[in-house]
Amino acid sequence: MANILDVAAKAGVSRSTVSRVINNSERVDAETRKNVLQAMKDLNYQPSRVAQSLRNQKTYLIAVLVPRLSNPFYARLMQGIESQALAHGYHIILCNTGFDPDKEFEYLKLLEHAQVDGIIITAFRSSLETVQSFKKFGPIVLVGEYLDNDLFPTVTVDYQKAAYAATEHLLKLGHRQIGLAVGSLDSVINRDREMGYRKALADYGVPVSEDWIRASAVGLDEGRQFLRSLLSSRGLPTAVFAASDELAVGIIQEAKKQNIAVPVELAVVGFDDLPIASIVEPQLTTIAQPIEDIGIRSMSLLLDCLKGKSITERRIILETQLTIRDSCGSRYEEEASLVRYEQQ
Amino acid sequence: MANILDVAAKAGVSRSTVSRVINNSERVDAETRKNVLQAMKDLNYQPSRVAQSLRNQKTYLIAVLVPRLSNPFYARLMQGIESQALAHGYHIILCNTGFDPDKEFEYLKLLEHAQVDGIIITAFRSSLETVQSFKKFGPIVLVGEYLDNDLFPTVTVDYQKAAYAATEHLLKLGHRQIGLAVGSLDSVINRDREMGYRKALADYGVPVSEDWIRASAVGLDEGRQFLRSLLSSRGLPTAVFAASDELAVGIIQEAKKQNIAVPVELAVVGFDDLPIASIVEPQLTTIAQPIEDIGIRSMSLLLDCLKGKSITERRIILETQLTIRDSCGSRYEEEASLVRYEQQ
DNA sequence: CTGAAAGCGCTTACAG
DNA sequence: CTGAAAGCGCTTACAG
Repeated sequence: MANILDVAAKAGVSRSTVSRVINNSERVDAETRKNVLQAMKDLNYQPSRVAQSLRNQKTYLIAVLVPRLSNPFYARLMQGIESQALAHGYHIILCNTGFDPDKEFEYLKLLEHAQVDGIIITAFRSSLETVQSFKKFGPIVLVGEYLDNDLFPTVTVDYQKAAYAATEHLLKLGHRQIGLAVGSLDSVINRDREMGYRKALADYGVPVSEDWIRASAVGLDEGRQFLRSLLSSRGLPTAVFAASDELAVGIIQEAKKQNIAVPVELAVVGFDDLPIASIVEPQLTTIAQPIEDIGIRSMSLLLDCLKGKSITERRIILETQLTIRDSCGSRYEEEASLVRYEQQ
Repeated sequence: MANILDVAAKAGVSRSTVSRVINNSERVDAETRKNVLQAMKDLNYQPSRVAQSLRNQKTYLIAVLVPRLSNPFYARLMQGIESQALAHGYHIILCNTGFDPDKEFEYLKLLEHAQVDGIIITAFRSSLETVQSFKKFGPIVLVGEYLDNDLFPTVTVDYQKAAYAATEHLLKLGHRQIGLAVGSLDSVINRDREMGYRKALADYGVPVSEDWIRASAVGLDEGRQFLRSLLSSRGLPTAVFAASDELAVGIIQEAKKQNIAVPVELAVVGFDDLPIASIVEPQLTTIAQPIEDIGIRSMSLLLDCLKGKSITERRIILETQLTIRDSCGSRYEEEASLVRYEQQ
């Protein structure tokens, strides 16, 4: 492979000049530049990224930590992140953590030892202190998992508001017994969903029943377990808000198995609007997140940090949308129950 | 960040010696080694990967080309690949090509310009010549998309055999009118599936009806289109073999919309055994591929190439499994129809 | 067993 | 506008 000296020789200049045209910086004579460019083309020369990395102390690499790529939410997020990185000459190192703090730590060390220029964290189980201790080594952007006091630039949605909307949807349909299946309350994004849920109930004057609230992981299996667990304790509410589509689908699957009719006996609202939401039967009413856009924006934010731009907006909040399908009853029933509610 | 000279100073030796203990090579005095190790620990020293890369002409980076990460098949494949890479000190650069030959070319150039040590390609639309022209820059492993004459080390499954098994399953259930929804026939893995399908029909003395065969992309939408297309031409067969679960689910969704009962009026077999296969209703009978294992094996194969091991097995073929669920009728019906068939 | 020196392929102040 | 030189942080023949 040709190197900078080969190009210099071919163009009859010094490596300094070649370097200048590579970085199209400073004043280089137009004629000289043309010659160098030609030589580069002739030799199919491309500057060595590795050498540039060593010299510039930049790798043009970004580590992206995801808990589980097989979760379609993270896969799509990655797509957004990757497309934006590519558009700006960066590449993505895939870091699948499996929610394992040790792995997270390993990957964070990529930043410490300058193997990447920055990190995007889409979920973490490590302590906040651990993550913070890496801030000094380079920019870290958080997705979803924002922290209360703007410690990191963050792209997220308003989980509380979204959860409120989901719960309110059920309330407006006349439901007064509403369960909550939510992810680990170690994480703000889940505590926020819980708050939105509680706030909606409070606003509608409906008492919260702690027996119908469960925090767990957010996969299909946990959805099934959720339903079984309710069944074996105080019995079922008439509706449930699940904090992920996978959770919601698990609940629906288990309901079918137990011969509980959805939505008639049990209404279900999900969260994310993944493809499975429109595959499951009945199709899932859910909160749509702008997943790819979240990815794109988080990468943009990181790029800004890398460029040393002053970040005016440290927390970017994107809009969600309640997407109504069939898992909470038909539009007609909704109106009917609204009437019932207003007549009370 | 501490560098090798800092460690050398602290341990009272030269950088050469430090380097030797880093690479735990050659004879270093036990006492000296201990001191150096201690100094490294004290300074939280870790050798610079970038500097090592430049010096060793190795990046410890692997590019993995996937067409579309949001397809759960590729997401899970990636997980397998990533876990194996991590276990061997390599990192993965995510290359989402969107089936775009230009992007594929861009990513292949990572190898040419030594930004990665090797490449795993899980699907490509570029010409074979294009891909081949990059072989001289470093090892390339193919997943699934094997080529006839062992041009690249490959990990795959026997698509023909699997398609034969799927089709035979339908034949044994008594079906004699069987459609085929398959991916682009530009790719061997799809031509193989088609061959398996034809072979099964031939072996059972059933004539092939070209009207019931369609090649397209393999997403949900194409599944829906497939059914509509059949409906608007010669009418429906009694069964269809779809070359991906997404295709199969699309077919089932469209069938529901058109009030065609699955499996009674139309039996469907899928391919991959993704999570959606057990979410759709009726649950999908499908061919299970050992996805994560394919990922792991392909990375191992690449690692072997990198180590200069002579590859004895250039094409690794993993087993698939027909997984029977509800989209082709019950076990009982299967036996009944078997009897019918044998009595003919 | 250990060290001095060269070199991997760049960039950039410094001089001219 | 252009070049010589130093240096990014390593590894490895070569000497001793």
